[in-house]
Amino acid sequence: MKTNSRANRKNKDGLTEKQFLKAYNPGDYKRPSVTTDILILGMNEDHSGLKILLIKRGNHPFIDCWALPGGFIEENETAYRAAARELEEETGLKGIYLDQVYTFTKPGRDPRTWVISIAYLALVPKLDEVKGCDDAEDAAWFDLNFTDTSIELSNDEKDVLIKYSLKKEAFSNGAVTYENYIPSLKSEEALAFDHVEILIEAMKKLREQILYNDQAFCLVDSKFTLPELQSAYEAVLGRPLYKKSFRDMVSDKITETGTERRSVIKGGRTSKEYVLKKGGSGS
Amino acid sequence: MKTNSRANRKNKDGLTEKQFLKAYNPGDYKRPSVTTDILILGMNEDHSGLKILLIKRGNHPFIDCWALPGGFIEENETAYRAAARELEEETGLKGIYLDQVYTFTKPGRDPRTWVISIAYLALVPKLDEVKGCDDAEDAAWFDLNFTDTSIELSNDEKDVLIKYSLKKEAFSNGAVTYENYIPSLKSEEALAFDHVEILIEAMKKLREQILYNDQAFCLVDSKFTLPELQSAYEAVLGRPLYKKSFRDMVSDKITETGTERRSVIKGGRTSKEYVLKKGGSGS
DNA sequence: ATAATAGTGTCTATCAGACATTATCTG
DNA sequence: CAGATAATGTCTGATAGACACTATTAT
Repeated sequence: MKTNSRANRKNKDGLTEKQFLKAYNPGDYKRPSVTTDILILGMNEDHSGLKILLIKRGNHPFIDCWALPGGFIEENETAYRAAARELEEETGLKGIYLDQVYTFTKPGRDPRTWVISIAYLALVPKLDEVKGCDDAEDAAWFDLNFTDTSIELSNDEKDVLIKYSLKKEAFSNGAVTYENYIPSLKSEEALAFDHVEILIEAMKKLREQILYNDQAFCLVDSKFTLPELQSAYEAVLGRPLYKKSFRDMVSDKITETGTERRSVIKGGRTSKEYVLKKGGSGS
Repeated sequence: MKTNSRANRKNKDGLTEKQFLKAYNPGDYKRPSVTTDILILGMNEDHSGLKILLIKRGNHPFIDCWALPGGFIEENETAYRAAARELEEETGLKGIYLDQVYTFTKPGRDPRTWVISIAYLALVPKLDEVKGCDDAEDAAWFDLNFTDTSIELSNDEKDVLIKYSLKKEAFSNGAVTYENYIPSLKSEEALAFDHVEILIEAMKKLREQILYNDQAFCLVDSKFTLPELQSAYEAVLGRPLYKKSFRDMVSDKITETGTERRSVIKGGRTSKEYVLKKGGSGS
């Protein structure tokens, strides 16, 4: 129906759209709280693996448990904005890769009340110091080890180890069957709420996408060496890549800066430095 | 922290978790309504393209506009359940492919009140008659034409044409740049709310996944011929596939039933019939 | 027979996997 | 020099794109 003719169109109660909206009563539908939870990932200091930012909860429920940072969505912002705001509060960083992963709605996932959570994934190029936030007692980067059979989150300084074993389970959706990871806790400490499941979904999605969507570039500095970039791919995928194939794959996405520098502390040849080619990463 | 020791752990107000939860007050945070919107796609009668199920709105806002079916999520169900329930109400079908696509949160996307929507994609193997639902004045299958430059939704019987032109726009997220489709309305009639954007996101995601996740099998009957399956791939991708390459690609996922039958009405050789190989579609 | 559709054969370009070799740096 | 790391060369096998050809059916 034409947009302009809709202005005078009356519904079965004889109301125009304007009148309807003025009289609209949100009604008694129960509404959930909606939060964002953010996976903030970065490479560790020596480019050997991933780190994830966790906060320690200072109140019930899951008091003293480590959890993904997150917060409520406010009425006049998008979920993306809410996630970006939380990300900046936690790390001070703006303009970072931030992407919606999945929305978690299982009843009872928060013992307080009905809460659904929109999960986001953020990728940061370096690990800055983190300051504990309002509701958090503490905040820290954890080493993340995600394999086909287990997830380990550890922080040696704080002597914390959180470990889940993973079992693959076939799962059928119409004619299609997927493999899902089913976690079971293997350590004294655990992640709060359903945050393991969020972590699993986010890692699965990132692994599926990284070879095509170039998110690895978000895990290194804007000027990077190929050994650095390769370890970003390898850390996400959890498997080694052949150097030559890797370099062939990225060769048309990068430009040399002209300078050379050291990728590692120990000996060996220096690496050429590159930047991402302008407009070269679009799929 | 150990799970059992947490039972006695008191927060800064001196409350255990049990006491805290009992006294918990959801507070004055404003909460959004949460709905699911579902893209229900199927192949048209002669396997030449996709159809999408739309309902005609019987009340404000967007009265008389065509819209995606959907409904509110209730407190003790997952969003998936809510979507499956709506799908069954609308089509009578159960056990259909149904997958979460994206969650839409833009303020003002519903003029009534704060509403966020979790979008789902459903793929049905055949088009049954649809019965208009409670809040809907009408329901019908529309031909869907989604190209790089436009979206057309049409129903000849009802003489409805909804058309948007698409412009590709680069969009930068951290170090990564994507291409997004920006729709602009080109017809008298329009889709309700932000449902064009939902349609665009769902089609983008389906196109990215179909070659790896085998969703095309959900668009054909459990017994299918290769011409039928190929047209399902082609309808989704919006481009022709080479017959031989296509057949090589799917050859290890299917088993012959032994029978042969006609894929089309008009002349030509009969096609062999296949079924999806058991456990053969897992990625 | 002819047109239309189903199904197969084969060549090429590309690319990931795999491994070897050369180049450069530190000590 | 040795040991370590960076960078490149080359072979193989799998696969998508491209096109040609054979097989079967309706009219």
